[in-house]
Amino acid sequence: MSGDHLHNDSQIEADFRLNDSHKHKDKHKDREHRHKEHKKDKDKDREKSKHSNSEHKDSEKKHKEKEKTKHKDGSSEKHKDKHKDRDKEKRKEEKIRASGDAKIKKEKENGFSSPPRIKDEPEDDGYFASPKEDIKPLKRPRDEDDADYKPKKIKTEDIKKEKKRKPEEEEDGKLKKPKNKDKDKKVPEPDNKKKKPKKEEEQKWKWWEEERYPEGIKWKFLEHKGPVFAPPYEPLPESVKFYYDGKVMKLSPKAEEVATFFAKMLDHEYTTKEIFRKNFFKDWRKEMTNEEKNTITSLSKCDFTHMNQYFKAQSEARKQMSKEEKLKIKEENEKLLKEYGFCIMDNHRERIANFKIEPPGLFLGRGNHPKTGMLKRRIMPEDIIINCSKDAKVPSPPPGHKWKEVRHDNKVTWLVSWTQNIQGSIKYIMLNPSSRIKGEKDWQKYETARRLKKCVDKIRNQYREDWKSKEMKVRQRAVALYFIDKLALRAGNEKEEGETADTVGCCSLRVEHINLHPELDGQEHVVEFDFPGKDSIRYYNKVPVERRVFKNLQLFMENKQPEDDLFDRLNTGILNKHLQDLMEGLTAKVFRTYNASITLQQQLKELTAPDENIPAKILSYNRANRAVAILCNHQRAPPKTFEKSMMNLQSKIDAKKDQLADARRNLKSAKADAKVMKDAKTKKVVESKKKAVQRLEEQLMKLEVQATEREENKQIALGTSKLNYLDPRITVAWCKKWGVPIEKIYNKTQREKFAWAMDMANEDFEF
DNA sequence: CTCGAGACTTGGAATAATATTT
DNA sequence: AAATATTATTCCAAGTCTCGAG
Repeated sequence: MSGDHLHNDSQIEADFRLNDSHKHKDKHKDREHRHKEHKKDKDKDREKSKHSNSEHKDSEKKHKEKEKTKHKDGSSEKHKDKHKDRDKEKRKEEKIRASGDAKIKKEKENGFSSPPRIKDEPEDDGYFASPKEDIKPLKRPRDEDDADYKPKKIKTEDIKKEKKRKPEEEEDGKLKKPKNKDKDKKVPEPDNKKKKPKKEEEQKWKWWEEERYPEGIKWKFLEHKGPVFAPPYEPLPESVKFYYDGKVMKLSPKAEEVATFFAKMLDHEYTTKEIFRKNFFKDWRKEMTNEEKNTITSLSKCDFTHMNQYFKAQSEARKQMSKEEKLKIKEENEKLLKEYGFCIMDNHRERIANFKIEPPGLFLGRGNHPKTGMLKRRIMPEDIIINCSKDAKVPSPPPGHKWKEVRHDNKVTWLVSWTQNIQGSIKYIMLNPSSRIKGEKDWQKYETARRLKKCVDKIRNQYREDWKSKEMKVRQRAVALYFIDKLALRAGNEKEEGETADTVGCCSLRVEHINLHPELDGQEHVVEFDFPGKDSIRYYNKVPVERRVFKNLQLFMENKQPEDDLFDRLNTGILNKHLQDLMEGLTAKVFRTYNASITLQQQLKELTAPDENIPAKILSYNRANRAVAILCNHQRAPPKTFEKSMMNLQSKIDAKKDQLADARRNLKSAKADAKVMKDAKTKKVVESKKKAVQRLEEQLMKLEVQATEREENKQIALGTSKLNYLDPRITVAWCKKWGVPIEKIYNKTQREKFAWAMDMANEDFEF
């Protein structure tokens, strides 16, 4: 396959990514409910009228009905259910709508439509070595000889002295120089800094300049205070009543506690859902006394409204608290944080992400989850596994209790774990993203993505070849990989049926999730995707694909039922194994990271106008960010107050415009005066009027930018990509290059998380 | 292989804190 | 100073991927 070909292709991709997919979301509003019908009734036109937002609910119901009937004829019981489920996803899908075409056009004008070129960089100048990844054993552990150091000391000074990783050393992992770099002993200093490492120093710790541990070892010393448990249940005051079948009923403490979970959410949509109610009621009954069980037999006869009002009043009261009271609470929280919110890991005091144990409550599964509404029981010390180093002080369990287990496993990063009762999954307490242990991993993730950049062309050629393979498995693998690469789809592990909502990713796509259009809207070989992805967020997209892909899809779909797997010979294990062979450390999700980051870099290059001012630059950045969010399908529900706040902003803009007009008039008359008078004083007046006009212009422009931005962001969530997919060094480099203060892009938390990137990237960093 | 347990990343919503307006 | 709007932080569900046993 020629390079040419490749290039063309990537143009197509780009178009699609940056415009089309977005467009879809909008169009999709008109169509979203239709797709299921397609199958029934394929050419049932597409000119169906638009649903306005408010109509949505209704149409949703209708569709649910249709769905049911549709499945009566044909699919199995099991699937009928599934489909129903999927239909309910529409709640989520409603998110995807509106926000008109204006947005798109704008983006186009701004160059969104131009293709992200897949450049074949000779080499990325890698400023820094990738963290471990490519070279496990070569790197020397932090110090073999300090294995026995006394843990408690907190190193400060000497840490800083450690030599930087040198650039040369970086690029090529394999050749990396052997161990022995640290002459400076890492042996802890005497006790000096023991208990309280100086804040500033601690914050400045540059772990990225230190050696990493060998593969597998996560730390040598770990000490912490254990978790903070949820406060015990406080029974309701006597005055708060629960009614059953119209009559007051006093609940036993246990039953009452569970009842309050439900009562608190009365306004929430959850409590109207069938499964939620069913699951809740079943679990609630388990907590009841026998008498209660006998009496309370129907949830619909339960009246929680009084309880609900009580809680509302409580939260109202909390808001109304005096300053002192609020301050007191704040101080208490800080104290708790100080005591439990940090651990000591290898000489450094590090922030813990979630030191509080999840309180009991109702399980709020997303999409339509078969277990939603079930009771998440209270976690007790006896459920808790503590992990710390052997030589650390083991945290003490609350009086009268003991831990389930204390272990000393330095192959893992967690401090505390317990098993959650809903799906039996394990929950963990781990460190904050600003910690070394998370940061290193994050850095490594981006380095893997950068390595992919170097061989992505090869891989693309490879999968193109594989489309022609004689082996079905290979073809499926190649087509799936094409989707993952081109559309940034998730891998799509298989899930246990009945345990979770029915959602899919690439490998788990079913025939019913795509529609093939030999020709659509003037384009050839269009694949229409429509499926519930992670968190039951709808993925809807129409993509022109290469002919061979199209033919392959037709082949894969032959003789299959809608509910059959599209890639029946493939799963994520097979795919990832193959990827591993193509490049060490390569897995499906690396493509998402890679495509996200490379898109940001390209978009920034295209959208940033050198002579624009800072707000305009920031707008460009956000647009680039948004392109990525669209690619990754990161959507959000439009904020509840969206319309209102938009109007407010508009009126501000109008007001500003008036002001500006006034100022301009003033300026004009001042100028006129100056012409006549010609004295210094009037000239001065002119100057000051000019300034005023300028200032107002700037303010106006700022507001307008804000408005544009908000509109464009209506249902797009930027956070996830910013936090998890975009190599922060790209952003840092961009900020440095254009003199945009990093604070404009990253807030405090983000700056902490990306401290490594801020320190190491300069303006010519290339992803 | 396949399967399940385990560990860790990714995800949007809820909630709290802060800024801005009235 | 209260009310409201906006932003930051917390929360915890839901993914990905690895590993070890059969």
